[in-house]
Amino acid sequence: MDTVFEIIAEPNRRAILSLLVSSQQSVGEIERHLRMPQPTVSKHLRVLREAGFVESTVDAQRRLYRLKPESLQEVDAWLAPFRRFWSAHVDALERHLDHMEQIDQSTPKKKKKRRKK
Amino acid sequence: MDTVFEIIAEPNRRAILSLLVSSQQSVGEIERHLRMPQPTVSKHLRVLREAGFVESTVDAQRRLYRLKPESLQEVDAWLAPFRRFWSAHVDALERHLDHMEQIDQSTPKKKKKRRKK
DNA sequence: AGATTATATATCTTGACGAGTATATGCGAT
DNA sequence: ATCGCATATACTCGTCAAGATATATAATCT
Repeated sequence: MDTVFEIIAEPNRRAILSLLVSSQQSVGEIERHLRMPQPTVSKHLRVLREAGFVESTVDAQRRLYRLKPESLQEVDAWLAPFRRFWSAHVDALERHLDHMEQIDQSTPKKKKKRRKK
Repeated sequence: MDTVFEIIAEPNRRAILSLLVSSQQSVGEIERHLRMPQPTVSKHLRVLREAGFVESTVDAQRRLYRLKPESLQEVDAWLAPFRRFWSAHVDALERHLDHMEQIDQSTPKKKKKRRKK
């Protein structure tokens, strides 16, 4: 788990990050909003914190977590060359965007069926 | 492996994608450029192809692989809210850097007060 | 002090994924 | 048809990460 890409590969962590965009939240608030068990939240928060995605401050017994932009900017930077690439393919792109209006990470989308033995 | 984020979590796959930004490549060319065994290349290409990141055309015994922009655009779209966040918080971010409380175990940059046992 | 709330961590299990190796398939040339 | 090249797939194995459960730490309140 040593790259930012591995960090955001986990759906629960992406959900936490998305939740924190609006405002900082305590662990309990995250737990209730995302309906995941508290140890799960804490574990993911630890990963996010150690990877620099979030930071926390102490408020009595609570910990308030908030976003830190740097790490996600790393992802953004990696995307840059591809943005140049696909701006040359705008037409194909727009067709695709019409096709996937309501895709977000909370709705598990079915891709190819891979057969496991 | 059903989200684009899981696909690009793998370093070799990101390398393949980055290589394909410049131009399309055959499997053998990818194999030589990135110095990875051929089954590895083929396996990752399969994942990328099924996830819609690349497409291939047949050229005699070769397969030429090229980028398809749509899937990476999905990542780009997910980042959008965060871009708004960090452009809105540039100065607030600097304040936080001075404020740096008790964030441990990530990057020790300055002195921090420690109240652990 | 004990009780309650809030969060962190430890341990275990399970499943998935990537590496490596071997083998199969496909195509062109001789 | 056979050889050789290019690519795909099958299989085994090790590793690692996520979930669940239990417990620990810390702060607040009575």
